[in-house]
Amino acid sequence: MALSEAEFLTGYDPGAYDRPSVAVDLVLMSVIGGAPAALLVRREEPPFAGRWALPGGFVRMDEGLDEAARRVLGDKAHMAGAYVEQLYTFGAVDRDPRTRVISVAYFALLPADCFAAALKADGSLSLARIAVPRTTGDVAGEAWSEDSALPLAFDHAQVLGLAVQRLRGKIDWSPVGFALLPERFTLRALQDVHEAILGVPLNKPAFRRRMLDRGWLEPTGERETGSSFRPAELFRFRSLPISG
Amino acid sequence: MALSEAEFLTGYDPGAYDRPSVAVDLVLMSVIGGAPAALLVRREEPPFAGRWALPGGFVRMDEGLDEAARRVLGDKAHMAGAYVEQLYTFGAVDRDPRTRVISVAYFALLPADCFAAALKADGSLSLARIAVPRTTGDVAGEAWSEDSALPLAFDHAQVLGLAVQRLRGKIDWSPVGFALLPERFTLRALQDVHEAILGVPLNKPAFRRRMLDRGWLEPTGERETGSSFRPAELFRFRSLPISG
DNA sequence: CCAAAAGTGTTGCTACTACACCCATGC
DNA sequence: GCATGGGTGTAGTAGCAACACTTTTGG
Repeated sequence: MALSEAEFLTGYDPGAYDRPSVAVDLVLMSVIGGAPAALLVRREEPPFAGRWALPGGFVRMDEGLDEAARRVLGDKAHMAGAYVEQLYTFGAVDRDPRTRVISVAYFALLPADCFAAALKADGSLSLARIAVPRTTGDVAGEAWSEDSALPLAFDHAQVLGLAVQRLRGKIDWSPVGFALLPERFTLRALQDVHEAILGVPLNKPAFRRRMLDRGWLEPTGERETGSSFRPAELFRFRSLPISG
Repeated sequence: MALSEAEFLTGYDPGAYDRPSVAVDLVLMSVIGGAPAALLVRREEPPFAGRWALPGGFVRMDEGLDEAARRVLGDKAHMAGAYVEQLYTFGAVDRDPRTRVISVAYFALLPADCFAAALKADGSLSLARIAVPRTTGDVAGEAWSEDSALPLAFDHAQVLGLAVQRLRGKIDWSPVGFALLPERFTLRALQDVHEAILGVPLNKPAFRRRMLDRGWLEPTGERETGSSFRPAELFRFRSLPISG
C-alpha cells in the first residue's frame, strides 16, 4: 500500500533510509570550426575506463546545485564568466553501475577561445564535436574527435543530445547565442554560430535584419582586421534594452 | 584546492560522504473556473505545519525519477493517465530546515474533473488557484483558495511560478494544452484553457483558425448539449498526424 | 580591374490579428 | 422575434525568406 503524500512529507525520517548520491555534470559547449562542441574528460578508471565523460562532481552538503555547477566550472581556467543554465536531471536507477547517482545536468556556453587554455593545461581533456540528428524524437547525441567517434560513459550521450536540443529551441528567440562569441563579433560570426547550432544554412540578408531589428546588437564603430576583402563591422551584445 | 573533475569522477568514494535526500514534488495542474489551479496538501507537522505544500515523496533507491513521480501521482485517484514532465530541480542548501533535501519538481496536467474524486477522498487536500505575475523576471507564484491566500511551505511558491511559466511558454506551440481537457471538448473550452494559462484574452476567430490549421483537432460529428443557444461542435485531439 | 565578402532594396509569402457579419438554437 | 454564443469571410499587418543588387577592401 502506497503512503499518501502527506505521510511522506511530514512523517518520513530521511535518516532512516538509504540516500542516493547527487552529482552535477556540465556540458561545456561552444562552436568550434562550424560545429557545436563540448569539453569531455577521459576516464582512467572503471566504470567506463577509457571512455569519455562530461566534467562533473558530487554536490556537497553545504552548497546549492548552481553553486556546485559553478565550482566544477571554476576548476577550468578562464571559464568563470560563462552562461550557465540547468538542463535536466537524470536519475535512472542503473545509470551508474557503482551506486545510485542522480545527476543534475547543466550546460554552460563559452566563446571558442576559452577552451584553448584548459586543453593545454590538462591532457585528459578533449574537445568533441557534437553530432545530433535533426529528428525530433531522438535525443541521443554523439561525440566526435576529428574523424573518430568518442565512446561516452554513463548516459552522457543523452545529456549531450538534450543540451543541443535545448540550445536549438532557445537560440531563435533568446539572446543565449551571444554567450558563444567573444565580446565583439561580426554578423557573419554570429550567423555561423546559429547555423552550427541549428544545423541548417541560413539566408544572409534575412539573418542580418532579423538580428538588427531585435535591438540586441550595438554597433561599435570598429571593423574587423586581417581580411583580404571588405572588413565587416564589429558588434557588441547590448545587454537588455527594455529589461523585460 | 579544488579537486579536478577527473578526480571527482573516478576517485571519489560516495560512501564516505554525507548524501542529501532526494524527493520529487508534483505540481498537479488544471484549469478550474477560468484560472490555473494546482492541488496542495495541508501540512500537519513541522516544519511549516499548517502551511500548504505540493504533494511529493522521497525517491526510493530502486526507482527512477520519472517512476517516483508516477508513483506519487498514482496515490491520487483517477490521475494515472496524466501528462507528466520534469520541470526543474531545486537544491538550495536551506530549502528544508530539517536536513538537506534536493527536490526534483514535475508538473502534471489533468482535466478539471479529475480533481473532484481526490478532493472528496482526502480532506487534507485543497485546490488552489495559482496567481503568477506576468512580469518575466519574477518566478514566484501565489496560491489562493477562494479569496484567501494560502501560505506555502518550502520553496513551493517558486515551483508553482515556474510551472505556470513553463506552461505559458509551451502552450502556443506544443499540444500540451489538450491534456487539460476531457477527451472531447469545444473550441470555446480550449480557448478558455489557453486564456487562463496565458492570462490574456484571445481573439476568437483568430484562435479558432490557428488551432484548426495546426491539424491537431479532429472533428467528432457530435455537438455539445444542454446549452440554451447554438450547440458547439465537439473536437478530439488527433494524436500525431505526422509524428515528427 | 578582379575576387570575395559586406551590406541594402525590393518583392512576395505566411501567419496571424481585427472587425464585421451570418448561423443555429432555446425561450 | 430576439438574445446568445457558434462559426465564417474579408481585409490588413508584422516577420521573415528569397533574390538581385551595390559597396568596399586587398591584390
